[in-house]
Amino acid sequence: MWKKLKRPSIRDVAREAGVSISTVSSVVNKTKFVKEDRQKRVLKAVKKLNYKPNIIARGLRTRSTRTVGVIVPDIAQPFFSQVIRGMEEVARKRRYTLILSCTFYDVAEEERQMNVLVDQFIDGLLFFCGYDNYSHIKKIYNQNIPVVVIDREVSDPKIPSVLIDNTGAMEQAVDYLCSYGHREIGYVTFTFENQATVRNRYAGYCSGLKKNNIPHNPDIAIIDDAIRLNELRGTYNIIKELHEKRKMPTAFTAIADASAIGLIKALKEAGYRVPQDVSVVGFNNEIVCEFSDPPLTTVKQPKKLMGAAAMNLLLDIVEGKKVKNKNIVLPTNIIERGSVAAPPKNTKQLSQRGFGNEF
Amino acid sequence: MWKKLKRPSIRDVAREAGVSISTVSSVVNKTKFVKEDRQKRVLKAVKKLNYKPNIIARGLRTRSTRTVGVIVPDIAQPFFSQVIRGMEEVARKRRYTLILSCTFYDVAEEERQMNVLVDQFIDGLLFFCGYDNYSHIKKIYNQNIPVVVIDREVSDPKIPSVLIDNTGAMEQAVDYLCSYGHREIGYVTFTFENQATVRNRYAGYCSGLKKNNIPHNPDIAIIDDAIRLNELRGTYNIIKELHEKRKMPTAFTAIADASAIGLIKALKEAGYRVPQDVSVVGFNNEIVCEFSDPPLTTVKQPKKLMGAAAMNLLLDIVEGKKVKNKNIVLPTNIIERGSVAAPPKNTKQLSQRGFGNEF
DNA sequence: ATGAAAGCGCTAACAC
DNA sequence: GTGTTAGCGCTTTCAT
Repeated sequence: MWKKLKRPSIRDVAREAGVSISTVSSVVNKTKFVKEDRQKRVLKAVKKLNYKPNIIARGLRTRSTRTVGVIVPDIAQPFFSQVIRGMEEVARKRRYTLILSCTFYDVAEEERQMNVLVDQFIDGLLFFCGYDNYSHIKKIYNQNIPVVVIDREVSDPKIPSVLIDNTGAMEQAVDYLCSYGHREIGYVTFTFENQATVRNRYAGYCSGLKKNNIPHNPDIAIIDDAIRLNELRGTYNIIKELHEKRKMPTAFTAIADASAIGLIKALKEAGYRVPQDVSVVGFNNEIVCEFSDPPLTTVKQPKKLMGAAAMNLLLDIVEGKKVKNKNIVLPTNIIERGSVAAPPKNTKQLSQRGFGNEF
Repeated sequence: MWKKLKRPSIRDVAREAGVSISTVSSVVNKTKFVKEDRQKRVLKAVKKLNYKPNIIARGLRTRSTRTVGVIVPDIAQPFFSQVIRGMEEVARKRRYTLILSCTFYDVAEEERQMNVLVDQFIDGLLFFCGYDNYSHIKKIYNQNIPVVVIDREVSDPKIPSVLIDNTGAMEQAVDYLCSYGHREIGYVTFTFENQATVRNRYAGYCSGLKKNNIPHNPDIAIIDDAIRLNELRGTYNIIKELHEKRKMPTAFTAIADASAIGLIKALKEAGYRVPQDVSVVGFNNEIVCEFSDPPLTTVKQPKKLMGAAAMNLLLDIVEGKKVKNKNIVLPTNIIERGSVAAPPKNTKQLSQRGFGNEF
């Protein structure tokens, strides 16, 4: 086992400065008034010995580590990492350290990680849940450990949360498409038994249609896990079927940007032009939107802001501040790029466009 | 200030089991042999009280927190988050916790963060450096704190590192293009006064040419920060100039995938077809490669493996294991997608293709 | 094999 | 104002 070099302790500083350790503590933590000259002596000793208080020891006394845990399904997904960036900035500003744990969408792992963090370190916990299972969160909430849930609607409003109005946001997307004159609007999503976010976006699609007096057409509301897996082949088959049935809508909304881009690819392969023949809008405003061809018009979630808001909320709770609103809902908006246009004049003609290229 | 509920301590367990605290400690840590029956009593008490040893207190004694710090320029960049994922898995397997710090490419911040981590918590440090400045790393290396540097070539081979052979990898890319018959191979990169990685890739481009007996042509080796900023406009202007000078090569290699995709966009806007008129190969194999049109052929870095290797190396050092090789170089390979083809037959004709579309 | 006790470095209550 | 001292919960001698 490797050994750390011994670092100067508060005792060493006290000896060097010729004062007591509590005086040193008072100076270092600015917690009591200490006379000018002794203060200076302490500071000089601190500098000379390069003294840094040992956080571990301090934590043992104060029962606070100034550390918060973040549990996230997958750090490598741009959406999450952007949100985390927002958290990071706030944490630093407020002088907290951040511990990250990935669960890779495994609920058991979620609970295990949570316990590791809670049992040992953290002052508070920030939680991205993979799925709609909150029993473990309730458990630690009841243990009186500060928790904030992000991007998921928890049934219990006692549990602090930060999210967007997924339903409203998707409604927004449908509205946007309608404003271009679209009346045949499809939707692609993966299945959603246990993810409220995904479910609510679908609900938003439906209510958006209703709001615009468009009947819901199940043929073009596609719920398929080929979308989740971002399987081009699968997406292509879906498009092909729609084409053959002559059911191709003039526009699509999608559960996420990656799905939308997969859809565009399939559409292009099938001989449709985007947006001239079919418009597409994504969801999330991830970086890939810029790289797609055409660039993807999408619904933006304020990712950094979400992270920042969640962290501020959590730290306010940790520090015992009064919080007025513990269930924050953040606004979304449409980012216009190049994947939406008015529907083509002659829809008949559209549906006869060739299925030219092989996939 | 919010207060944690008091958790059972080793004393509570000892009392409950009717043994001494050192017996409890021995049982919990399996560090000494304890008689069957007393062992059972302890275990029962542990379960009954739901006792978890307090890591902070333990750390105070043992001077080890089983925590390692990771310093990274930007967690939201896919390259980094993928590598981190590899680290994460190994850390978990070896029962360490991971603390992440972002520096946003700020060298001062790099040093500050490092100090925060070192002074207070960690058993070891994993370092992605933004730039070629290693003075701070040497400093903590000399303090005998385990450090591993990732993805950067440190001049001092004493400092453990994990990286790829950037020079060789870019040479590989040039070779690959040559195997298709290309002889006019351009390169796009941003400037590289202080990033060895970037510099070495350029060196690889040059040596790749030399190896294939192709003279270096400065007109098509483009070093411009429009590339770094991923400014489409700037990239487009570069392409335009090349076009007007009739100097368009038949292929390009790029410092990174994003740059390559920007290049493709500019090329397409300028009326060139990729890969029929111009081939492009990227670097990194990021997810965007799949989303670009055409999908981007690129040089793959083994990202997860890098993370895993670095973490294993670090923990071996932390735990005082013998390590045979403290400077690990990982292999790269070409991922073939759709952005490379043989050069067009008639280069003259190519250079006369119209500059049709406005940007 | 077990337990008593020292002490890791710090904060905070209390005495001066 | 300043110093003394009692722990925080744990590991680790050192007796027994």
